Amino acid sequence: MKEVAKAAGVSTAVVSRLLSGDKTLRVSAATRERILRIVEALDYTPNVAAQSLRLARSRLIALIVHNVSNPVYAEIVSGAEAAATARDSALLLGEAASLETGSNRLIDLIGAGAIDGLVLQGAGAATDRALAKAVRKRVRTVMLQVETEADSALISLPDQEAAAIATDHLLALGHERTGCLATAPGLRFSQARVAGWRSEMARHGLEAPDSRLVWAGSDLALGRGGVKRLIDQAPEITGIVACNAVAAIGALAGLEDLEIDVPGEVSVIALHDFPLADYVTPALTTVRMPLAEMGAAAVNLICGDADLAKHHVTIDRPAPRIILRRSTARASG
Amino acid sequence: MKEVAKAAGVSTAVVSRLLSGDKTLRVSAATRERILRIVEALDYTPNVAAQSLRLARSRLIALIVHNVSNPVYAEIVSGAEAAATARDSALLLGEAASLETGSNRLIDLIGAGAIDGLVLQGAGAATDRALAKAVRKRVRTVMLQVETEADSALISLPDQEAAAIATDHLLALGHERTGCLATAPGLRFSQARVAGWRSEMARHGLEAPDSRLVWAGSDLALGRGGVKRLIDQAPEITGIVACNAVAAIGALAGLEDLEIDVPGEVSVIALHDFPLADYVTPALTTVRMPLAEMGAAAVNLICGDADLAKHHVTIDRPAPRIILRRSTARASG
DNA sequence: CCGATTTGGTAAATCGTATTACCATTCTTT
DNA sequence: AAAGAATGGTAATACGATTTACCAAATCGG
Repeated sequence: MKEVAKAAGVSTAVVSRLLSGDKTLRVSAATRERILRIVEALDYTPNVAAQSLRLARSRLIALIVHNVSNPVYAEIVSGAEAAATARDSALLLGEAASLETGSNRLIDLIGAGAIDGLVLQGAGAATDRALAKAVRKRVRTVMLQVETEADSALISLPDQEAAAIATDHLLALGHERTGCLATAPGLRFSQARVAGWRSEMARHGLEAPDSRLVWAGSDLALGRGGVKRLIDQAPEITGIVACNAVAAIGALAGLEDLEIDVPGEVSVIALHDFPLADYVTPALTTVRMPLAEMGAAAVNLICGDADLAKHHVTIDRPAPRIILRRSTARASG
Repeated sequence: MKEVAKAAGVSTAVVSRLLSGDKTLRVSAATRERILRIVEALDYTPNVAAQSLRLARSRLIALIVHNVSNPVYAEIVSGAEAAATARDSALLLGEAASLETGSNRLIDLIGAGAIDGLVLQGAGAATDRALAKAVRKRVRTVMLQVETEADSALISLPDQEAAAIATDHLLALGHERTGCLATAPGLRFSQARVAGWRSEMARHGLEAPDSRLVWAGSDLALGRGGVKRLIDQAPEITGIVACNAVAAIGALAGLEDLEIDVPGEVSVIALHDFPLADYVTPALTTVRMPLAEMGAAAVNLICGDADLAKHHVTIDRPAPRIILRRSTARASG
């Protein structure tokens, strides 16, 4: 910047104020043009580190997800990235597995307060570490789907509603004995989905006993194993609400292992949707939830100036809706 | 840091040199302990922006991928993230779609030389923009799979070898008339895979005419459409080498649309592997390539001090290997 | 006891930008 | 023509580290 100022015969203050669009700066059209031409000619770009130092702001947002290879989380990442870009910020990505132990740069950046905001998906050691650091430096933090004691915001999805919609779909097809393949126990969203299933069953005067509920998780293997336990516990069921679509695909495989036909003998409907759900066999009927929008909302919340403490929003636009495919069918009985 | 220095009764120079592990610093054990205790007590963390400014180094690496939701690219991201973390750097993630137009922070960071390195996957407007900025500021750049005129490194996969392995597998099963469902034309890796198919056919004295080749792409829809063109052009084929596993899954759907049984009438083997490939029907036989390792290698190359200009490496460990599933079977004829 | 060496530090100059608080002129106005 | 306002800027400081060059006091060898 010094060089630009010298070449233009002005002080660096003018250059800085001009480039940062200072409204109070009065400058003749001639010098303005001259400076801009020289900036162009010298190919000057402001030093980002100096700016961050001076402004105490980095326009960097960190997102820690459990696992990018899970299409559900990938969609969150995608939404967050798009929003960050739209907000003129860049996105730092971390995966839980690599951040759990040892010293590493991303956790350090959080601990140094060097980022403008932090978005945490999922619960675990990595998330806890990040959160602890963030709290100390008062980094604006948004939790996705799982709450915490810290003064961070919480963004959730209409979990209960979506589970109810899924359950209702099975009921409408005539399945009266439904089971629930839940995600990991103890998490808010997990409970909410189970509650959606239970309450919708209750609303129709049907029972939803614990024997028809299995806690599994959000990946293929857990879904595959979980569905076997579910069938074992409750062989009478003809419909399954799977609380996570990736697990549901595992469940389809598990049912095939058991030689149970889907949707002939058992219908399966899952929460969340992603492109490949249309390409498994049978194509998975799902209830789509606004995952990308959730990622985007988190970033927007950070970039906005709302007080994040105990701030809780639910992303209900677009509303959860059924993507009808082949894994659900009318009950045969 | 000033506060720490004052509290310890020393100058900031000692604190800085102590914390950064300066070997030439001579301090008494007493002051060393005292300073460290005070750092702890005051919960001091060095200001990252100031360090970056002074050291002209940010320990930030940017990775731009076409699309995180594609499991093939997700695995690259995952590998890169792990390597960055291991190298004590953080990973900035960008998706092509959001970076193509308009001003945005990530491209600006590159243009300001504010990152230590840049990894580009795929070709397109976003990649071109990033590359142009990187060249001007001499940012260490690594291209994945597609080369460029710039002085950046290129990392590739054993594409030709993998395609040959896939082809060989079909030949071993007795398929003499094979087709190739290629990815986008004009890209190095795309050509290499086709070359692998062609040369392996030739090596067995079989023909591989252009009619049995279709250029598609790397997503579900392009695979689905592409396979239909392929069958249309060459209805005689009984085996398909799909150059991308995501496209291959689209192709399975396309074949089902055509009511062609896999593997009964046509066998399909694809390049690249990911968990869901085991869960489609029929489960997709693939040739696994070291995608995560490629992402990691890119980061390691950046963090190392090799001269990147015209540096070309192929990731051949672990070697491509067949993951045998159900989409390939012995030829019936 | 004197000069040399070691010990244990320090002072000060960057790094590149943003911003506050001030001017000199020149132009109006009466 | 003198006072007041507008024009077009400038000087200086702070942001928070790193690093080079230097130095006083203590120790040591002879």
